[in-house]
Amino acid sequence: MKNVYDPQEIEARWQGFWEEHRTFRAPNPGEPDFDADQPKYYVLDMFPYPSGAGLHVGHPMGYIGSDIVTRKKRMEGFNVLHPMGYDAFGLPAEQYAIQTGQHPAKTTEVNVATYRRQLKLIGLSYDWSREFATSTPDYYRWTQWIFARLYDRGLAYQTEVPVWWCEGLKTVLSNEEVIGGRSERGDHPCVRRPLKQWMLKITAYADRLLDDLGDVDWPESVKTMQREWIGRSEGAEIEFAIADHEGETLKVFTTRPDTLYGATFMVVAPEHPLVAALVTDEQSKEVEAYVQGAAVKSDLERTDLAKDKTGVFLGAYGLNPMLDAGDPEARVPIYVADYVLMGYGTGAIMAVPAHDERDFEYAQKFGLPIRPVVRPVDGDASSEGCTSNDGVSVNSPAWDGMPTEKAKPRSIAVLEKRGCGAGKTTYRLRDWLFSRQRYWGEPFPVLHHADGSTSRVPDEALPVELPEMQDFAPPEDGSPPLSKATDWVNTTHPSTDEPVLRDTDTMPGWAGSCWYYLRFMDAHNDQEPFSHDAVRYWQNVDLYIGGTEHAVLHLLYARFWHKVLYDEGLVPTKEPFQKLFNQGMLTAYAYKDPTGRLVPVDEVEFDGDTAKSGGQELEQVIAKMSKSLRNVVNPDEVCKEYGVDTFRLYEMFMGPLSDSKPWNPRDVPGCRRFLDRVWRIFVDEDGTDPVRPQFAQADAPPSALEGDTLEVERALNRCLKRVDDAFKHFNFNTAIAAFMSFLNEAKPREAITRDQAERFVRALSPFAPHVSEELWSRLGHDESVARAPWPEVREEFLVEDQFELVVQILGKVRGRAQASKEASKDDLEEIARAAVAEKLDGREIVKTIVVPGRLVNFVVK
RNA sequence: GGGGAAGUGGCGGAAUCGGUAGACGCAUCGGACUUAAAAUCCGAAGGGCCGUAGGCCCGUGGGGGUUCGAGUCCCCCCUUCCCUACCA
Repeated sequence: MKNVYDPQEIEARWQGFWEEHRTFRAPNPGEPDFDADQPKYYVLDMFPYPSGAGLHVGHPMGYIGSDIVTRKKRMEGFNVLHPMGYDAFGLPAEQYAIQTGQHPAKTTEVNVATYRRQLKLIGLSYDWSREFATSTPDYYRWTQWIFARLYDRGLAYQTEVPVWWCEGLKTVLSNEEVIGGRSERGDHPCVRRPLKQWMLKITAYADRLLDDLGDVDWPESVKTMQREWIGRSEGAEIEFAIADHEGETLKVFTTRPDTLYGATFMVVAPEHPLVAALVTDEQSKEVEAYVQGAAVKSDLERTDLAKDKTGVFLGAYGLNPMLDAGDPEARVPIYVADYVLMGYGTGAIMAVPAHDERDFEYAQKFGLPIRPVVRPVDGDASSEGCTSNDGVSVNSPAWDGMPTEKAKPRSIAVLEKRGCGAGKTTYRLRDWLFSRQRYWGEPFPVLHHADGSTSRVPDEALPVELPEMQDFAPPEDGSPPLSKATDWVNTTHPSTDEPVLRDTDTMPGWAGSCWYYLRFMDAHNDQEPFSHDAVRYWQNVDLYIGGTEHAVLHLLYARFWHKVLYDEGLVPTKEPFQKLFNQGMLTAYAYKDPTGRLVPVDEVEFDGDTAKSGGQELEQVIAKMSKSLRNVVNPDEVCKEYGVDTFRLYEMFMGPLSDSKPWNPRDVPGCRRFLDRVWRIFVDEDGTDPVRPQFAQADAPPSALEGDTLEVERALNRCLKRVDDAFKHFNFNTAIAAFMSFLNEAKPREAITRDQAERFVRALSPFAPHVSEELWSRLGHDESVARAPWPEVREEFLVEDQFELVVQILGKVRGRAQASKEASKDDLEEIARAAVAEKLDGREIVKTIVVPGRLVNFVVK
């Protein structure tokens, strides 16, 4: 038997073993080896988009963390579902395909193979039998099927909407994919255009998406982001009549109906339908130019930091419904300005410059009157400046003297009575723009009839497969690539044989990830998306691990679909992801020369601790891994040089899973040294026995432990306790530190018994599974350590009878003494006094604080 | 502008409750082994001061406060990172 620690050999062999024995397969209800008494636990990683670059060391951080949890849960007797797949539809594959002429199905396949190889290399204990990619017809058939459910419920509709059109990508993008007027992917400029698009009515679920956040165990920061994204705000809609336009009214939304008397002008968005009707001849030229400008050129400026308010007077006047039409104060000018957005509320506002910062700015710039109608609780209304704080209403006859929280409902009641307004809740959340004019996505299972009506493809005719196309580049006119597949587009209705046209849009990249966690429960079902039995057993995801970048979009979309499926009676739970954990970002070191230039890592020379380049000393800073800095680390190389187990340990040893932290290549060997030491404790590298003789025989029962072996037992239990604790907060760095400490403490090595060694290996196995399997097997076990029981902490060995008593004078440590855990407060004080006797000499003790088991503090004069 | 997270040695980080700051690891230095080196093993080490044993002072971004005692709690400020951006 080869006795030198050889990670390459051990790791390849055990990965082969796991594959051969299907060690990590999770049986489903109905399968022969399914045990209904075993509790379930579902640990899910946010599955990757398989890019051409493969994994870098940042990606597997969360995967390793979840794998450790998974492996421990398995050892604790849970039936653990831990699958992996690929989010394989999307823009980058298609862009790459267009550039290289390769079909995206082909490049996706190649990329998936790379990801699979790398994921397997890391020894992640997925149930690979459940693996799938969202771009295969077997999967997207059911994505289309779920879309059909949304369609049937009226939650999917087509409408002409002004959408972000990206000329560079030749597609529409959702609001979320456009940042500052440029595409998130590729950074191309975008413009707004009216186009017919598929929308999903996520707004119908706004309240439930908001309220049910109370039921999930998620980081507060993510919940907050979702709440703000949904952005529920309560207020009122108020109708303003328009002077000289009989019958025409302008409806506004406000959260401060109590400030209605302070409205001194109104503003409508440039896209507001009434702009054309209200503008006077005199103003028409200027208004037209402004509206044009807002639509075309100002995409950047409108969202830009340039908060300088612009706008144009329409020439028309609104009439404040609370004032007599003849009152000159009732007549308020109406402006068109781009700080009001068509997509929110009614696209029109009443402007109350005394109590709204934005209106105040506008009023200042255009010299409009400012009329305060709220005074601070303890002061007078100031005629200058602006405050949006609550206070007490003034100059508001119908609710004068009322505090803001009372004035709001009161004003709504008054408006309702007069028939010119009503309470109203609006949301920042918009309906979800769900179509893309692209090739590489799920086709919509929808047929267009000659009379302009639509129907959906019957369920039994799914999937609607993507047609094979050679040229899938978007046509110049902006029509979808699928429109070029004329044989595919022109078809007949499966039931009626009527000639119909297929819908030529495809679904956005988010679609496939909306329900993949459900498909994993029953990944190869060809009758339904997932069986009732499977989802009844697996329920939902117990632990979902991924990065914060999905805090809003993916998690909100998936929750939305889940709730629709809940309403369909297809899932038993209201929420898909019970506990969410965000791993931190992996950064890297970068080096700055004295001029502040970042120096690529391969140009840096290390002289001990100081980094240099061309004789200049460099400053070490933390930066993202990037190609340009050449500081991207590939897991393949790390695994090759040090071994997979070392790689896994280092990824976890860097710090808490939730923290962002820098990869330091110089720290990696420390983890390898630890594994070398573990190996040598078990195995005599110069010998030929599988393990050292002391581990080859059975031990005395733990109750008979004494001497050094007893000390080892204590150290082991301290270690196991700290390892258990690490799972509470996912700070596995402390677990690994505990293993290292145990090694430092367990001396002499000969005192370690076989039983202790076995428990150590079992505890180590989720972290360093390959070397643990090898040692476990060398200890004489035929079965994988993956199913061995998790070692329990034996509390009786955590109890220490002695401790080091700290003696303080005025809160500063002035001495130490050994004391018994049993000692009374008086005893401890006595011991402490003796320990610092000469320092207390001549000083008067005013007070003594005794903390049993810890310290004594003398307060002296 | 708004929201969130964080700031501890040369570096990554540790410190359930307010109770020995710096565990564990890296880098560094010293010793053992070796012809030598590597590897390994043992040991030192926050900073400053007092010739030493030992002791004293300072020290968790800065400044105040509460407390016998603060990395931890409260107030003010600074810095970094992430998210968000006229949502009426």
